[in-house]
Amino acid sequence: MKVATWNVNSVAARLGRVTEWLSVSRPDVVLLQETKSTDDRFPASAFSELGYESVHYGQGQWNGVAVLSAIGIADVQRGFGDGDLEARVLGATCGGLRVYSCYVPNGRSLDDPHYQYKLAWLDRLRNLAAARDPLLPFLVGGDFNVAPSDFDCWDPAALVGATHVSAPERAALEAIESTGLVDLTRSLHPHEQWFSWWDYRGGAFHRNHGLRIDLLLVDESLRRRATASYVDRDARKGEKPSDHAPVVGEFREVDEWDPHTSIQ
DNA sequence: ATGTCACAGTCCCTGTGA
Repeated sequence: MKVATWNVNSVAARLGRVTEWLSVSRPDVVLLQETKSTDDRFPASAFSELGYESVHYGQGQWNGVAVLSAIGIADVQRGFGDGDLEARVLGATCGGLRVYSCYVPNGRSLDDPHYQYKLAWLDRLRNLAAARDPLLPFLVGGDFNVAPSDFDCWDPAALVGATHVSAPERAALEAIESTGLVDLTRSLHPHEQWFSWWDYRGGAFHRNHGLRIDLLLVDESLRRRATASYVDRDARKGEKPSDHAPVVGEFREVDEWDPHTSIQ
């Protein structure tokens, strides 16, 4: 089973790139962020032609998250259910896997009210993760807008005093992980400096001036089944790319004869 | 010290957010 997360920076502007990528990569489940679409305008038919059911939680100009699945969609949850003002989290059960597509607030700057909103939002996500059904394999993926460590930054010195790297943001991310989730890409590749986002400005991609801020957080059952995780850097190349690349995780199917992977 | 992109409104340029 292959699961991917991708901040597409407008699903309308990126539709050709997204359908092309789906056709070639054939993931089973895809979490999209920053669709910048309303539910009415979301191009569900283009995805269904490729064999994907989809669900979208959008608000139009900003934000917007979606789940695409070739293995079914059930039990959809739009938002935290506590009075969201912005469409940033969407949950669904796909083939026995509970997934959430997350677009964490940017924060803008450390002295901006949006930064406090970001920290509070991450705490709400922690509560959601802590309250999960322990019998369902669980994955939270998306654009976290937090680089977990300095190793996830092209130049930590250039980012001192900025968002995405501050101690409170990293602590908020660690609090989510402390519910029993692991950063899959880093877990499987402790020494690879892979980035998932590069600014459009300044030739950042060409110079590999990036950050790893797009994450797949998985529970212990999925960590045991994981066989691969990587950033599909090629998707950042070419015509009209998103400024983010997809992050992929691959998992063995549950083997009922393996006591480490069987569902109880 | 942004060599950028996308969106919507003020609508073929500008402000905003990233």
